Amino acid sequence: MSVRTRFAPSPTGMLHIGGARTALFSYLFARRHGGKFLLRIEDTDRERSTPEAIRVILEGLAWLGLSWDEEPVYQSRRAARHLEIAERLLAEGKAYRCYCTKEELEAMREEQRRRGEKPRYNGRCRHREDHPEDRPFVIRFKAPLAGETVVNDLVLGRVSFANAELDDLILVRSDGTPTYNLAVVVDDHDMGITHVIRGADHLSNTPRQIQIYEALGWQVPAFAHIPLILGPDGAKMSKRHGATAITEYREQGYLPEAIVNFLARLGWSHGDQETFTMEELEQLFDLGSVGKANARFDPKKLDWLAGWHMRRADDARLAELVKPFLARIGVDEAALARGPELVALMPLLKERAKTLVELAELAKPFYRAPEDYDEKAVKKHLRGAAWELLARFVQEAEALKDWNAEALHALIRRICEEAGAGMGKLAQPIRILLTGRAVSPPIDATLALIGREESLRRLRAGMRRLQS
RNA sequence: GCCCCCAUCGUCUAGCGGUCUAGGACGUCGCCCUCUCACGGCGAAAACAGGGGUUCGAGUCCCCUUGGGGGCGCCA
Repeated sequence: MSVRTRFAPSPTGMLHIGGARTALFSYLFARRHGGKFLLRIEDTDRERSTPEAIRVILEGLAWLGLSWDEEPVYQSRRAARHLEIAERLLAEGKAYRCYCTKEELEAMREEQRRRGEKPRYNGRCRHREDHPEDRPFVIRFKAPLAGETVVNDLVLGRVSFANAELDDLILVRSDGTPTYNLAVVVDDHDMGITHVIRGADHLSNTPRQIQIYEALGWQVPAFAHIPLILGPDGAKMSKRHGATAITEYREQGYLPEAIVNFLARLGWSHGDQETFTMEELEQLFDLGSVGKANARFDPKKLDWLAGWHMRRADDARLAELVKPFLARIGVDEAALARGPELVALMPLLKERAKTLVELAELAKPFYRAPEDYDEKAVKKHLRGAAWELLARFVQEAEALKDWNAEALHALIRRICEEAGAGMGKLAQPIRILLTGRAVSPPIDATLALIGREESLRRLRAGMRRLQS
């Protein structure tokens, strides 16, 4: 039987970093085995589900490159089928009507907690014979009372639960709507899901779901519960830890392949290999190499991976991707048209950037003259002999035959040698006047790309402004 | 409180009884390269949570303790 996995987010918020990884693992497992990766939107929480959240989740998955097969299934549209199954269970005596009120249940739980027990339904209505017509009821699953239910987890191994620990869970609410545990089982079955890959926070639901499968006589899928992602401090990921939504990383200019690589290595490993492309992951991923322990989110490692993928990214693609980020900082299409080809800058800049935001910052000086100058840099480099060297440079550069990196490099070197100074004595002043900062690609390349006219104009303007 | 899961450098991890004087990567700290920043190269510090077993032999198997995490809804 061919593999079918699914990602089943509830659209009550954003696509969380943890959800993204669950989706990634499900996707990779399906691809690796030549199977299908499906989507199911669990939008049965009538109040909290929003179309906006659905859009954001689908967009996030697409951005990461997690393409799904077949049309997404909307759980809310399948209520009739869920209810049909509940009725079947009822008819077969595997479920029953429970007339207990929420207040009664709360009191029951309170009492159990007080006695140090695990709060759970005590089965009061289990053997009830009467069916009061006028009272609201829920449908409960008649769970086995003795024995144990075993989960043979692909990541965790054998996990067993005493059936006595599991109570009769609600399948259908008093308002007639199906609950999660019923819906997942029915949907996973109907969708032909062979492998349920989800966060370890679902582990305790699993024995109950297995019991439902068994009551229905359905094939139980394989389960794989993957460890959770914790914040850098070991606590549950929250806004306090910075970005938790996948969209925030896109906003910050991270390349999707960097996020994918990072997420994949959080919990999964392949020997000593750290860097992976999506193609490699689709070849190599397996559940057996997924660790059991929770992992902490390490932003430093993400940044390193981001730089690694940036350096290897295609120049033309980067040039396109960086445009919106340039626009944000005042470099529009018109400005781009006046400067060098964006794509020509990429080999120089991508070496120095981890994100598209940084890439845009680095590109900006090639299209706009500095508005101000880094104060510390000015104090450090623009003093004493710098002005004389600059003056000589401007003078000679004006007459330079070929305005290219090689010629400029030779000129700067000559001037410095003649003055008995290191190249930095001239390169840094030029850099600051050209870009406003002490950091840029090699000075000869920077000058060459900015061009003779604009370079000289900036140098003169800077000298006028700062040489007091 | 009860149930379940987990436990190797600060972090992600390799390790699937002997090849471990515990390997890699990020980060950190040196040094080199160098016109700046990066990249790159070299090197260093840094871990098997604790205690019992099993075994000729335990990071690797079992138990306990401790610590972390998850769950205990008419949420998903």
